[in-house]
Amino acid sequence: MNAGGGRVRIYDVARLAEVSVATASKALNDTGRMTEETRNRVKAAATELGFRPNAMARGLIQKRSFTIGLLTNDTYGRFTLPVMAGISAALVDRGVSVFLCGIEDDPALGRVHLDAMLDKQVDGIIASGKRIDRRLPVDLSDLPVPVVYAFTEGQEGSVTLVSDDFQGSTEAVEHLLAHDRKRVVHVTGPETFASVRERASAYRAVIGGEGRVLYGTWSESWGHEAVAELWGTDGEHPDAVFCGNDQIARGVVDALRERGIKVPESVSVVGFDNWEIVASQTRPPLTSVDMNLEAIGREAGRLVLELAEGKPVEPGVRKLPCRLVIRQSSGGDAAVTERRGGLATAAD
Amino acid sequence: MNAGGGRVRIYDVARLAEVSVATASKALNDTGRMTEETRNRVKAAATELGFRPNAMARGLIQKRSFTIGLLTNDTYGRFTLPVMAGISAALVDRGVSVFLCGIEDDPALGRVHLDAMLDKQVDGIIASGKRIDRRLPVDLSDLPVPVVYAFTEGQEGSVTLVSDDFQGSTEAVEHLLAHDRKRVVHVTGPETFASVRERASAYRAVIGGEGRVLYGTWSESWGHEAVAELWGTDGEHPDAVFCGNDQIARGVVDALRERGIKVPESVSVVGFDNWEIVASQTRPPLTSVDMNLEAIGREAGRLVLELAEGKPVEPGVRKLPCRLVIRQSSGGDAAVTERRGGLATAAD
DNA sequence: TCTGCGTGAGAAAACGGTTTCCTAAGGAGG
DNA sequence: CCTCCTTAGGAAACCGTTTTCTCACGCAGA
Repeated sequence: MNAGGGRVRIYDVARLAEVSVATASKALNDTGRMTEETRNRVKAAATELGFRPNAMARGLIQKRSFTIGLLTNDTYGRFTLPVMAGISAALVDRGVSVFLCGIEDDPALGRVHLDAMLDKQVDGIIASGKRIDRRLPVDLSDLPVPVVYAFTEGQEGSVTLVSDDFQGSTEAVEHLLAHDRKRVVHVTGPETFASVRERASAYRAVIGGEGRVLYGTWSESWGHEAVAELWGTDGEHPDAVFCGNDQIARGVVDALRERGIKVPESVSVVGFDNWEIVASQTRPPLTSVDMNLEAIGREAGRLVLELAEGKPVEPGVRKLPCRLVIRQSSGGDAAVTERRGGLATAAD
Repeated sequence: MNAGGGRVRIYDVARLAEVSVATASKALNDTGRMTEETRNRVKAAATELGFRPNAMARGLIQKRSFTIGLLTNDTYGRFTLPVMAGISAALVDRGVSVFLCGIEDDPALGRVHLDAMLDKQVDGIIASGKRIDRRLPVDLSDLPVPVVYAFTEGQEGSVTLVSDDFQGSTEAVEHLLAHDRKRVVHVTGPETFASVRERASAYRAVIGGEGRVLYGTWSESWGHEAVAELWGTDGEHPDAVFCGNDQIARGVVDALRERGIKVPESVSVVGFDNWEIVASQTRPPLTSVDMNLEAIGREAGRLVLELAEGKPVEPGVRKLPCRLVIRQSSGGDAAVTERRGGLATAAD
């Protein structure tokens, strides 16, 4: 199949099929005019030789590299990786590969990476980050290639994809209410985060003004503290906690267990992010809101390619729905009976 | 600086500097012969126009793309991301960008990604994975470009980079002994993993045959179970636990706390992987062995580039040293060694 | 028979650089 | 004054495709 020696060029294919290079090119790309017979003969020759066109030569003239860049400041990759997976999945069968560039929060580094990618004639750029209401430390306006923002804030009039945290939070709280929880509180991150405000406002909207929101940090220890604050006083205690992320939720669950309060029997807990590694290792495993980051990635990939191909794309913010993943911490319908003493989690 | 309109070509630079394209090229690449004055004039013109050479055109003739591919089956990215960061760091100032390709364990997907990259004339490929003793599901022998294996097993006679788990484990156990621990046990993952066997053998070597090794899964719950097993009987209990990874360590620490056993006062615990998110959120924060994955990545990047440039590289397995990160769970001199990590920002 | 037209296929010009010659000018030596 | 050599700089080939343009041919209509 594959010719052993030097790379096979279209010239070799043409010679084997006894046509000109021009005809060979047209045959392989299903363009131009020729007999079906000729076309097939060329294609057969190409397969026989294992011909694969040199993307640089092709790109040089077509002004396309079949390459896009993903720029992110989420070094840890917690959000970027699922996005990346989605992008990749959406583009790989179109022959597009993805450059991943982790620029901490360093404008100079960002510039270097950006320039390197532009030199390579990327067809488009997707900007992503670890926080929806922050910009990357590098100016992406006025680029000669299209830009799509995924899970991070873009310029005015840009194409931006984010998760619908309001809808996700609504589903989470409604899920709690549907399980007869009457006193749901919300323990979340710093109010400076837009997502915190949005999640809290959804919570309030569903609860109907009666709620209680505790702002803190995104850490497990804040979950512990919040429990201490909520259960430290006499009187009526919450019967459900909707948490701003899974780490807080884990802290809450652990703190409750330490107080001898059963989850989910006495208190239901729901997290946010559906960060597998936290959600599934918590005891009991966390019900959590999944932001469908992979779907955001897929959509971003699709859109940036449309733009690259000159198709019109309506600018603006697109919100993609979240999905509530029900595990045991909410007392949901998923395997309610706590018979699995030490749940066997998938090994690495 | 940057000309607004169409891309600046070397032709434009040549015209502005009043030289030929050939001279311009030579001036900018510091090759060829010409007056210093001419060279500087060309360079000035290039800067003035904001000229950046088209990497495809250049690559076409030089047969280099200044691009390398990272192929991995570690979808979650726990190991791949640090490696990626290292590669990127080592290569970015040489103008090289990195394609990241996550191929689950799907040979077909691997092939597709690999072909896409080869079409793009990558200068080299780095293979990585989530497990050191497993191969990627795609054949990388006989490729027209050099391959370096980082944190995954390569063909016979390949260039491979791994962490020195033996040394890392040795340091960990010695650290425990140095803190007057007399009864150190080792709770680790499945014996089928090469890294498990290596870590265990280092443990045994340091302890001197007296040890006890408990194999299980890589999960927190296994940490709990192991504690139940170790402390379930009467008699002498361990005063230190060296764990095969941070998740197990976290399980152990949590289980000990639930039994009212103080860490690190009564029992010291050391983990492995130094997975920030687990190690630093554990109470108390985990002392853990860091595999220096970023260094592995840097070295892999450096080596694959050397190979791409035709320089000779000795094949074989290179082991890079691990580094013990001391936090509080081992009763070490905490705070001192703790490097300022991205922990605080690991939030949303 | 002559004109016109559709059709298959090839020649050659791109694309934007790099690299290999080649040339013209100037200086040194005889 | 003539030859030879050195040197700065340019013309053109080249990388491997795609794309445009041209051409020859055969057939239909007049």
